[in-house]
Amino acid sequence: MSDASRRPTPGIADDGDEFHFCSTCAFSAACLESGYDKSLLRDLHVLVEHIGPFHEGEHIFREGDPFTAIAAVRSGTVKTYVTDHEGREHVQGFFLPGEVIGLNAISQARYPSNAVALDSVMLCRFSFPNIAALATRVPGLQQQLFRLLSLDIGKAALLSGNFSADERMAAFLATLSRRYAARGFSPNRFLLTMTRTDIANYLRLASETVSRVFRRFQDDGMIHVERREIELKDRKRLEKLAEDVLRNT
Amino acid sequence: MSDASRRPTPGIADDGDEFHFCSTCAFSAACLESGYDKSLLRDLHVLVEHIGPFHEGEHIFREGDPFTAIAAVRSGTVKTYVTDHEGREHVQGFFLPGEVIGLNAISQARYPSNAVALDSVMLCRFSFPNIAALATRVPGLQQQLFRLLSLDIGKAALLSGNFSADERMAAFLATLSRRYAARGFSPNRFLLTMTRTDIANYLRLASETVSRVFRRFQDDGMIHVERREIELKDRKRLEKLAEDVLRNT
DNA sequence: CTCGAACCTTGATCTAGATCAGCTGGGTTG
DNA sequence: CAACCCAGCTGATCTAGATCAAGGTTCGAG
Repeated sequence: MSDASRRPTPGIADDGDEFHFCSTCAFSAACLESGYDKSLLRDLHVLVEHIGPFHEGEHIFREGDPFTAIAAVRSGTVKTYVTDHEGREHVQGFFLPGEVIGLNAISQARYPSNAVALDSVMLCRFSFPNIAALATRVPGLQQQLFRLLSLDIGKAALLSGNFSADERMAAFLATLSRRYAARGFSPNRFLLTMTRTDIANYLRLASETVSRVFRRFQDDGMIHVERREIELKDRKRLEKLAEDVLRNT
Repeated sequence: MSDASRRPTPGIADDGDEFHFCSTCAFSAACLESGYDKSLLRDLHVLVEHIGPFHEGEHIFREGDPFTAIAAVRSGTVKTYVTDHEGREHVQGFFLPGEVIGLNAISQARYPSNAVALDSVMLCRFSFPNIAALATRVPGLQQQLFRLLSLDIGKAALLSGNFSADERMAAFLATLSRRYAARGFSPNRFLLTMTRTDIANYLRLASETVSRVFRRFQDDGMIHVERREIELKDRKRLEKLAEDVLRNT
């Protein structure tokens, strides 16, 4: 958190022995474990740029913007989406702390979707050309990038399956739970930072259906929802419902 | 095609000046344009292994198999799919010549799905550890791998949108057309190498719906289908129908 | 050649989930 | 404080596409 308040000057590296590197960033581990030397660290430091806060509703990038950087979420939630020419919004993903946005922009050199902050968002920004160049020297980093990219293919494939509203809602809650847990938050109680409509547009449902499934899950004693607060009261059963959707996660 | 019949001995490199490298492989361009020297070529040659033919219905890998290699399709069509525990088959993709399978296996070190040949299939197999290692020395190759991975994220996202049966069918035909065209085949006439049921499981439809949409598209004069042969008679209109689905392709 | 099996088509009916409509309650504005 | 707004909830109705049922066609095996 001390890191978060520190807005570094991009391009200027620390020279001291003690090196401040963003602890939430998905890359730090890969880099640090590579037996780093001084020069490597300087490269890294030039590479990373802490940006934000973005406030609720503020856009981080927009569809068509030239792609220059990927970013790891440090805090808050980011939603990515596109709007088709009939005005329907298609939500592609929600990104929690520790997760990386912008990976799908590499192939086109443009961001293929919009990214908007759902609450107050802090980011770690990585110039992509630079991190790619660095990756040629740090195999662990290259490996990590491949892993992240591959992971996102799998994530996208989840949604594409042919599942019922119940299965998809259960899977949505179960992954949120897992992802929060992985970051040290409670897996049983968390805040839904997105609206029902966002969830609906993500899961290809109507927002009314999201409401109804929430209600039904609650009447069944699986969850307790109140406004944006949710408690998972029977994670076992949720995971069971979701297992076909999440088979490879 | 002369390449196809040539089953190279893996691990043994040519020494002659003239170097046989698979022309359909997605990596050849990246490697060749990198101002290759002798030693690089030897590495490449060790790396690549031409395998096949796989016959219709033969599996190339199965869900859970340890991941060792990615593969570029040289000829034929590969279908990837998973089966959930209610027996429903979820088709994740069809891979035409020039396209690469196995990229989504990197993150788990296991193939997350099954891959089966839909007709007679020849492959170019690349040991992943080796190609990744080579990529640290050949930036163009690393770039190409990133691009391919990123592309697949986008592809997977297509399916996940909330679109009508017509839109998805049109998008399916339009991408097939584009992909065949990119490989020098006719964009207007090609063979559907997959069954109606495969298409249905890919597009989250019932096979009956696939039949009916084909029929309707044909009655509208947009296509002509007969068994597995299809002719696109009004690609403009198809693309128009598909544009929301394909916005970023 | 017949037989059988897989694939495909077409029609009739059903249903999960969308759409439409109205209401509620908390939060913000003036 | 009232007035309003927007997210969310719930009930009533509608519909795209699934499911069920019944042929038809192609093709390989015997």
